[in-house]
Amino acid sequence: MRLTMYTDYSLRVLLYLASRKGENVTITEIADFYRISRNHLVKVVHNLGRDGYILTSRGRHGGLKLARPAKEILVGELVRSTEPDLDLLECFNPATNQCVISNSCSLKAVVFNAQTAFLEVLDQYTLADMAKGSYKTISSFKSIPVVRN
Amino acid sequence: MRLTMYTDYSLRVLLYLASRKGENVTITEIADFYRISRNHLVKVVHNLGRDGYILTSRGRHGGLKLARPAKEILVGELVRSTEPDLDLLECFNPATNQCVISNSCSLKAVVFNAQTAFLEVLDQYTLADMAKGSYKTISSFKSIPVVRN
DNA sequence: AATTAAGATGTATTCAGGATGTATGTTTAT
DNA sequence: ATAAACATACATCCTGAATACATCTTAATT
Repeated sequence: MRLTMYTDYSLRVLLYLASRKGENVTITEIADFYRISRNHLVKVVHNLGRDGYILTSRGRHGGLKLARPAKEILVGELVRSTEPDLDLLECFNPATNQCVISNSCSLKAVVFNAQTAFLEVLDQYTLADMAKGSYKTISSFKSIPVVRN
Repeated sequence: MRLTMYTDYSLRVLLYLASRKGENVTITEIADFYRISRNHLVKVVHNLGRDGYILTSRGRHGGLKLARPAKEILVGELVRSTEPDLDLLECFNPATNQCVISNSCSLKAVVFNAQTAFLEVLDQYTLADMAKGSYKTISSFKSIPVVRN
């Protein structure tokens, strides 16, 4: 269970842009800063542009900037749009599911609930939150409800 | 972001055993039932035995059975023990982390909180729950707290 | 004792997908 | 024109999951 480097880099690009509000920043600058592959970042940036997170401009003095205010971008939203495969179990995808008991299996719903909880925690933080503060690690979510039929 | 087939199969084996309380069941029977690779299941079963979830017996009339009551086995506990890599982000593993900002980066804590929420939801269901009932999918966990410093 | 049915274990192979690189476009300020 | 930037399409490498195969050990049956 991992997020791809793609998602990781996407978040880092947005974090970097958030910390340099409004300024045009080049891919090279970001790649140098994080010491990661520029070639990889090129694609990350391309997709961030396509998905409306950043504005890109070509040519001299071109670069990237956030397309929306950092406080309006939710971490969960970004993860949902960049992570290529959120099918935690085979049975999540009806097109490829082979499990013979998936119709009557309650595991699917349980894992799906867990995934929902995961994303909803991420939805409670904005890019602006990330860019400024640090957060405590909380060890317990006792208030998460278990819903039985 | 996926769980491995390993974890998926592990859960299915335990579910199957739970539904046949006490009986000795062979790997072949389970593989045939789910129509999955027997060879793969062999290793899954081996690890489940090593980790104390099942009792295995060799020889004629050998097979598997649950080592503990189904109602004492938490789904989250199993996922934690079978999923080989729970490092959602590169920076989760200090040994391999390369991210230059991980010291001051709050993203790590946020994603970790989300993962904790994920596992804690799974911890609220036992194998016995799975084996009998079906559960509703819940779409909102508004009560998950955001903890700020 | 021999046989057979089961799991135990180690090794090998296949394959998909993530991570990365290369090359060539296209745009725009100077 | 030229240089500096992103756009885009392929190509390649590599890890690890998924699976197969072969051989061993154990234990019940005959």
